[in-house]
Amino acid sequence: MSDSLPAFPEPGHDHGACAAAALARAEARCAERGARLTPVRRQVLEIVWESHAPLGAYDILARMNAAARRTGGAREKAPPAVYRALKFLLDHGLIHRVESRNAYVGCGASGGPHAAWFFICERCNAAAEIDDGRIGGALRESARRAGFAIESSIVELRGRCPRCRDGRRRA
Amino acid sequence: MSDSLPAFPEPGHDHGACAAAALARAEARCAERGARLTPVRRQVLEIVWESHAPLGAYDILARMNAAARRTGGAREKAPPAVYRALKFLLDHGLIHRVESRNAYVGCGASGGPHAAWFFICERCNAAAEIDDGRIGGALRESARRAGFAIESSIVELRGRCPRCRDGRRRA
DNA sequence: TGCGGCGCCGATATAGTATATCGTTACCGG
DNA sequence: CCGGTAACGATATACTATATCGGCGCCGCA
Repeated sequence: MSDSLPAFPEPGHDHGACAAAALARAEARCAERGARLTPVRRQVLEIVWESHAPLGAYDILARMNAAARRTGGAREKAPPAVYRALKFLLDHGLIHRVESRNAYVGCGASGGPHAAWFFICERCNAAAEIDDGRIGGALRESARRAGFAIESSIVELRGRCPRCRDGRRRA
Repeated sequence: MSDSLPAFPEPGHDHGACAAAALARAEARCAERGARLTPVRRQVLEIVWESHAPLGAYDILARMNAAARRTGGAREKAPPAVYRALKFLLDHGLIHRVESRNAYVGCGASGGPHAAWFFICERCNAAAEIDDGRIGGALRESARRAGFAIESSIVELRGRCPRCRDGRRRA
């Protein structure tokens, strides 16, 4: 699972390829599961993958509708269309919800649904999944000692990503 | 700091005393800091401490207004009054915000503002602060390896507290 | 071929969370 | 008494999320 979770994108990051790979993973997973990646769902996923920064539901909606206006053909969408698509993508582990921002970001892993732990940069807004077994170990051990049965876990660490630390304060 | 973070309340928990102690800590801390625990702020803090379950801003507002109607005298409050009081209490480390619920809960610690890590029971809704240095260590180590500079951290573990695990499913 | 069921979608309305803004009041130090 | 600051009241609005209803198309099956 650590193949596709390289913390923050490197300087030479080819985001087009990154997003295309994510779409391909999504298609494969939907095929496996007999789930339908309909045009609306696919478009929401593409918009989420336009960057590594979590996007709010209404930002996604605005981009869908901007695209619809540009192409002329399609009618504008209403909020429930976006929320339905987000629920589908969440249920199938294709995106994660960032609780501290009420926002959504693409899932970089190729496995099934999994815990969503993030570093979130306060300057460039990028979110990177954390792939570190020790955190899970520490959480489980802490829960064991407290007698608590974990069903799901949220870990969101905010601060500065490697590139934004270097670029001095408030570049 | 572990004196007042006993995970979940014990069966014999005297919540009146628990809440009274929290109010006393709040008064002491405000006195130290030259901050004013005005009637609105104090009332919001009391409502938050009515239980160990995080409460939404509009729940707090409804309870304030219900109390105002009962006593007849006071006029009803508007949302900003509650949000201002919550901001004051957050700034002084007297409450925490539970991001995954858009809700607020009393801070059980006597020290200053600190990281807010929680166990949250899905059945009884109680939230308990986690006091475990190893989690902090694991988070710091993970950030160090990723080159990420943590400014604040959110950890929210959802599941079943010790009492709700025993009581069988859906008691 | 016709009928049902189901999943997906469009559309309207509404609920829930949070903040902007502005005017007023209370209090304290000078 | 004056002037500044902090707290507060009130209205409006932005942002996030869900409820509900109805229609449409696809697929399996009699």
